[in-house]
Amino acid sequence: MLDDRKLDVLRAIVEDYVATHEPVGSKTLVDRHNLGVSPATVRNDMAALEEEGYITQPHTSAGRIPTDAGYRLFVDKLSTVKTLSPAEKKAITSFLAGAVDLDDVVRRTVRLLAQITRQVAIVQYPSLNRSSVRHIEVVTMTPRRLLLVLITSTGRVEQRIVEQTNDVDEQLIADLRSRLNTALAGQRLTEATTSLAAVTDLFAPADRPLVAAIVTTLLETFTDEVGEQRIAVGGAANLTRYGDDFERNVKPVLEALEEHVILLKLLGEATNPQTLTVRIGHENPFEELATTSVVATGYGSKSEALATLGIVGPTHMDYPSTMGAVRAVARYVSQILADS
Amino acid sequence: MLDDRKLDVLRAIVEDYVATHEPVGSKTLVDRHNLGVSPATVRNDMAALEEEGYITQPHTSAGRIPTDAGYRLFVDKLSTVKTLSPAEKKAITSFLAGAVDLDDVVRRTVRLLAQITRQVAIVQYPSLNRSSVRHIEVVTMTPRRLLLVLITSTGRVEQRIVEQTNDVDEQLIADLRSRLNTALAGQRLTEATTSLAAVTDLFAPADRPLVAAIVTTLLETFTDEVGEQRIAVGGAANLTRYGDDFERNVKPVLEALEEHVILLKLLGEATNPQTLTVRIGHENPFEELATTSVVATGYGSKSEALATLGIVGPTHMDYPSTMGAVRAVARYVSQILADS
DNA sequence: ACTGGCACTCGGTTCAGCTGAGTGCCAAGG
DNA sequence: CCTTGGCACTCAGCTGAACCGAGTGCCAGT
Repeated sequence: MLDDRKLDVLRAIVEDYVATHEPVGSKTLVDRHNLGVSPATVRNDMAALEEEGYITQPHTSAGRIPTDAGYRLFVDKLSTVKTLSPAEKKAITSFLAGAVDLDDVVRRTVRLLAQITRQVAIVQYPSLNRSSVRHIEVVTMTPRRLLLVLITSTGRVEQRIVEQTNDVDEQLIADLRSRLNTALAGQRLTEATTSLAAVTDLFAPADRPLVAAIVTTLLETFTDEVGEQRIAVGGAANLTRYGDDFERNVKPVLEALEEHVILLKLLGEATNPQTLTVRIGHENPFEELATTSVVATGYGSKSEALATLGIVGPTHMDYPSTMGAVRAVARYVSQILADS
Repeated sequence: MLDDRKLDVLRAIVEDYVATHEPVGSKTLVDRHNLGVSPATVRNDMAALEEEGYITQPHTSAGRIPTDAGYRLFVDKLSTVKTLSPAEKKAITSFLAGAVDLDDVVRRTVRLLAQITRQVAIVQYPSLNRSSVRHIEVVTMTPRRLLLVLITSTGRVEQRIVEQTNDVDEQLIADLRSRLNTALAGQRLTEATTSLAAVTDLFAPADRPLVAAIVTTLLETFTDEVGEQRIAVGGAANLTRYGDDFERNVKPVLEALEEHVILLKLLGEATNPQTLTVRIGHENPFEELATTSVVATGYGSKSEALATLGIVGPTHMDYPSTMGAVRAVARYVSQILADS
């Protein structure tokens, strides 16, 4: 049904439309890309492509624009992910290498991604449930107030306050600290919950209330956070660089950016950094975001993703470049995280 | 020059314009507010007000809109900060009370402020330079990698990695940990830098390289962060609820929200929670933000502000309500922080 | 199978004319 | 002296007609 030339035409339409954001007609198409055929022929091909649902006319006397299905075909079959220039790669690594802690890595990544793709960037913090306990610290702030600090293998640091009604014994705390670390260090947070339960039993009954309070708080920290995923967003100003219909649809996007739960759904399941997920227009689960696409991928180790990062932009974005940038950033972040 | 009635007229104009976002004319004004005089009289007053620069006409045959000076006068003399309803107050405290750590307090505050004011909310993290050292923890992650954790009196936790070329001695670390805490606990970060320098001398020359590395990193943490202030932003979607000229000027605002340095300048110096800073239109230091106003105030203890929070919105915002909300949120956050 | 030609469609633009909200000014009245 | 009703004037925005031109579909010819 669709011979090679028709696909060439589709590719040309997508590329043109992405560049100009204006419906493209048969004449301009042959002018701009050298297709070696006449406008009339292109028109016939266009009619066929429209028949198949890959392109559409906004109104009778206008050119064609790609449909979501058109973009889909383009992404799947008609384009190759663009690789970054060595200069860009170098810029990425050196920018990321300057990060001073995990928070900083994430902040820099968001910024970087937004800048390179000129879209809205979203980076999920490395999830706790895939990471393991590196260290647990119990600090007495005042005689009745303790601070728990949990440091994970990904460098994430969680803190919790525990209040007590009686003064706590410093020796007991030291004891607890060492036992907690012995019992939990190196364990996955998901597994650690079971080991944690056993710790209470090691202590004298008189000390158990305090120990139990701490254990409970730790338990909450381990599990609670799994649901309440943290996310960083950046580059919202990029939504305004289209003199476009899209610009009028900025509201739902901005609203989505405020709702981290929605963003998590948009990003979807983390995949390994080799695999790029692209959701085009209404392929994403939200009605209001029918004119936006998402390009996402996992990051973390080569084999297993810790979390997801990606960008959100108009359906008429430059997929090859954007996909290249997302993939590259994901790889370099993975690398940085592996090193530290 | 400006008798009471003229001021009443100005007040009416501001209130009307804020409500409708349309230039207000003499007739509609007497209809809507019962001023007890005829449109003709109001016209004379308007002419006077325009003469004085408080209002202006977008074009000859249109009504008047307030100038920045008009809003200024309104805020300073013609309005009283609106207090929140008991229900709202209760909602604020209960929402903030659910916070689990400092990060969470800040996140919740931003969200809250954005929701109540329906504007873009900005909250600066409690600044390090006004807070003091509560605890310093040195953790060995691997034999050659140390993690420094600094806990401040405001509950903020900073982490830094220190790499060593040789394996470090666990005993030395313990020693260092206790000395650091003895020397620094309770001190302001700004003062702590001097005490910190003295710590190195307590150690044997052989140990000094390691100690110096840690001290240097701590020093950086103390001072570096003073410049690189952290900020949380929320409610950007509220920028889109004006069917307005303002909506077309969203770009510079979104851009400003990305640049934390700019936001810090916008918020300005922290004041105590009693004092509200209002910057109207071009009163703020950025040319591109001439159609936006900022309402900000400090928060922290009663007497001394730790940091600033506030909102950014169109010059034609509802100042009395907004100011009330900002002040209330600042007070309750201060309270929560004081308790924890 | 491709191409040139041709009639047709229709969104966007331009222009004139109209409308009406709003103004400034003036003269009359309290 | 302040207020008010009246009146002429201004001008942004709307409306409708005319026009333009990019783009289409179809058909006959090569």
